[in-house]
Order: sequence, then structure tokens, then C-alpha cells
Amino acid sequence: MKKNAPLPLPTEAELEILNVLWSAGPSTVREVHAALGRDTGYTTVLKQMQVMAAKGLLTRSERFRSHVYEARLPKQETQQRLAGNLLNRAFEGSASHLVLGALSSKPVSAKELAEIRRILDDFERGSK
Amino acid sequence: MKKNAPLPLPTEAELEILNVLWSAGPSTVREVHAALGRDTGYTTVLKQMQVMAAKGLLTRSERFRSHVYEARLPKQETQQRLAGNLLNRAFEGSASHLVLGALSSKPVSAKELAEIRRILDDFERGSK
DNA sequence: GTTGACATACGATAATCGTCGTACTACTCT
DNA sequence: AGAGTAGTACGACGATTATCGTATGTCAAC
Repeated sequence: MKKNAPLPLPTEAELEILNVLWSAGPSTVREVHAALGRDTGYTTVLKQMQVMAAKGLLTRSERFRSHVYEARLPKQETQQRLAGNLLNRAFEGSASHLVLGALSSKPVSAKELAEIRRILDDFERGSK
Repeated sequence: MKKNAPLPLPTEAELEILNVLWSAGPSTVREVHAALGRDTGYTTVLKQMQVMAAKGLLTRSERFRSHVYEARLPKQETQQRLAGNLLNRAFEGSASHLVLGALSSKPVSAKELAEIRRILDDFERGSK
């Protein structure tokens, strides 16, 4: 069952589930279903999480009478993969273009801008 | 036929086609098919471009015996929409996290970092 | 031990995506 | 006129996504 395929990137709906798990930690389907405001049925979320576990996006463990799911990759790593993917697909690998796109897409606070500068400092120092 | 739905974001394969059109300008299917190194059939690309035209991603005009397609939205605007989408879906709207993800996803040259600083300067000046 | 309540498992569906094969149309050359 | 040649149109298929309905299992308590 487990093709040794590279972990796929999460889809839209899968990402919502991951966000819940990253913020709440290991959870049952019921908990995730409740946390998503989404008005989709319980079994829908169950099925999605089963599929995600099959894909390797989630790990599953028994507890009590139910299963507890957990994100397989940490949030940051997944974000990195998603950003890198978009970078290649839509920005020809140019980080500066991506940054321009992101900043143009909506107003960004001065605090955010300062934070970005701090990140740049870190990278310049680190890459030296 | 033309639901007044908001323009959808391009999929992976659609983005490849858009990239060709952005760089080469209005083109025929044959030209796009040639420009994509991809070893998919001619009719595959044709069909994709027909679908994209139906979605509103491309515009089409007759010329000679064939059709000439053109990207409906400029590259920058599409990039902005894609970046904004990822920002919301995966980074809770935090531009700085997206930047961190992008920079971590692969090595970035000093020139790129400087370029990003320049962009930040522009935004700070502009938003003041 | 039968009845809920709650959990998972198992299909089934409709939509979308990427991919073609095949059919049709029209111009061009002999 | 007939045969290529180059183009589009149409419909199909397999895979994946998002969504459920229904079946099945199990514990808990009357």
C-alpha cells in the first residue's frame, strides 16, 4: 500500500485539517471536525483524515475506543515545502518576486515589514 | 456558458502554459506546445488551452487558419493572486512567515536578498 | 441481552484535471 | 478532383478531491 512516493503537498481541505492539528496537537476526528467551523459532515472529515493518513500526511494511533491523529510533518516544514513549490511553479525560483507578490496581495503592517527585515538579517548573517 | 464566477487560479499545468504566453506573447497552440518541453500530445495542450479560454484565463482570436491565444491577466497580477492565496491558506496571512518559508526552501543569493530589501524600502515609503 | 451512543469502515457520487484518440474542416498542391 | 497537411472540436478515460449515506463494531448501562 505504501508506495515509497515522496510525501505529497496537502490540498486546500487537507491544509485546513493540518492547521487544526498543528494548533491543537494530536486530536480525534471529532475534535478536528468541531474545530473546523466548516459545515461538512463528520464522515467527510473522517474520510479525509483517513486518506491523509494513507498518504502519509498524518499518523494515527489507537486510544480508548477511537483514533488519535497527528500531523506527520511540522508546520514549518510543510510551509517551507509549499512556499518552495509556489516559488518554482509561479515565480521561476525568484524569491524577490514572490515577496513582491505577497506584499502586493494585501496591506502589510509596519510590524510585519520590520519582522521581514529581521529575517533577512538572519539569512545574511547565516549564509556568510 | 459564461458564469460570472470569479476568475479561478490556474492549476499546475495551466500555469506552465501561462508562463509560455507571458514570455512569448500571444501564440498559437502549436507554438505553445513546442515551447513546453513537455512530451504530452498536441491535442492535450489544445484541450487545456480551450478549457482555459472557457474559464476566462485566456482570450482567443482568429488569425489565418488558426487561433491565437493570449493570457487574460498579466503575469504580475496572477502571481499576486497566487501569493495571496497561499498566504491565507498556509500562513494565516502572515507575510513574514511566508518570506521565511520561501527563503528556507532553497539557497538565495545575496543579490536576491538585496533586491528584497529594496522592495521593502519601497513598501515602507509607499505605505507611509 | 437488548438498546443506545459513538466510533470506524466501506462504498458511491459528482467535479475537476491531465491526457488522448478520433473525427471533422479547410486550405494547398499536383 | 483527389490527397496531403495543418488546424480545431468532441468525447472518453483514469486519477484525485470533496462529500456523504450506510453498514458494522463495541462498550456501557439498563
